[in-house]
Amino acid sequence: MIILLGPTGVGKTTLSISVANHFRTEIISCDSRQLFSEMTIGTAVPDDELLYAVPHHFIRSHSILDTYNAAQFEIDVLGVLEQLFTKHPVVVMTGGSMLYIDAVCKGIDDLPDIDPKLRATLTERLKHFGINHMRAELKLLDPVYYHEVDLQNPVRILHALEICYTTGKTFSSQRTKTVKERNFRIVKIGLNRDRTELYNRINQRVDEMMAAGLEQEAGSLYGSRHLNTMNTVGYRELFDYFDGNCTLKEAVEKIKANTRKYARKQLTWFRKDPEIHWFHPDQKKEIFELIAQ
RNA sequence: GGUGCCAUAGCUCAGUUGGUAGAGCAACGGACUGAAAAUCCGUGUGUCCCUAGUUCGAUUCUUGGUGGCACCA
Repeated sequence: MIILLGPTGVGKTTLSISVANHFRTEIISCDSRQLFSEMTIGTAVPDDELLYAVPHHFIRSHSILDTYNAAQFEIDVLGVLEQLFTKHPVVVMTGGSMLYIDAVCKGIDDLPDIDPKLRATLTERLKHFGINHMRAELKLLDPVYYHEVDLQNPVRILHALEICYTTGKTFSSQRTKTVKERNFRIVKIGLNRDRTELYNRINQRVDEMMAAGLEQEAGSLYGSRHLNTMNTVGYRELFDYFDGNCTLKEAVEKIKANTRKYARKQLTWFRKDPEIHWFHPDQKKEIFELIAQ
C-alpha cells in the first residue's frame, strides 16, 4: 500500500490521482471529515470529476449522525483492502488524519464501544464538579494511568474513566500499544512545501470555499452544531458568526488561522514518524522512482 | 494654518509615580491509541518614531521634528 500523507492543502489529492492511475488502482481516503456526506465544501472533498476518474473509498460514505472513530476506521479499511488486494497489487491511501493513518498501519487496542449516555454523564460531572474531581476519580480507579496521563486534558481523563466503567478493569491494563502485523507492505510518502507557500494555498483555498458556498453549507448544518463531528474547522467559526459572536470577515480569518494551525499540528505528528519519505508535491519523478523500488 | 490626542512585539493595545517592558491574536515548538480538523501543554529582545536637553540613569519628563487621527478656521 502506498500512503500519501501531509498537511492539509499541500496538494495530496492531485498526486494521489496520478499515482492511482499509474497503477490502475483505487484510492482509500484517510480523512476523518471527508467521511461525512453532509460536509463537502468545508472539508475540501475532491471534485466529482476526480472522484469519477478513480474509484474512491471513505469519501462521503457516512452521516454526521453516525458515530465514527479511528478504531472503526481500522476495521473498515482492512475489510476494503482485503477486497481491493484481490484485484490490485497496489492500493493508494491518501489523507492527513494522523490517528487514522496510524490505526490502519499499526492497529489500535481492542476496547469496547462507549455508551453515549455514559459519556454524557461524565461530561456533566466534569462540568459540575470540576476537573480535580475527575482526576481524583481516575486516581482511585486507575492509579497507573493517572500517573501517565496529561492531567490537564479533560478528554483523556474522561476517556480513561469511560473505559474503566465500561469494562470494570483499569484502562492502563488494556492499553497494550502493541503494533499489529499487516500482511501487506506499506510505503509512506510525505508531502510538504515551504511554509509560506503552504499558508498561501490554505488561505486561498478558504476564500475559494467561501466562494463555493461554505456559508450556506454551514448554515444547513447549524442545527447539528452540537454533534462531535461538527466541531470542525470551517464550520464552528461560521456557527460563531451565525450566533452573532463575530463578523463574517472575522470568521473567515479565523478559519484560515485554524486551518494553518491544524496543518502545523499535522506536521508535528508526522515529523516523528521515521518511516516517512518526504517530498515536495512537484517531485513527481522522484516519487515514482521511490515507488518503483 | 491653529489646537488637541496618538506613535511600544508581525497586528490590536496595556504599562513603566524615571531604573531599558507585557497581554490577546498571529507565529513557532511539543504531547496525544477509540471525540483526532478533537483535546491539551510550552515559547515573548522589541531601534518602546527621530532629535536635542534635564538626570547617575529617559521608552517614561521637557524642546524641536516626522507621521497618523480628531476638532476648529
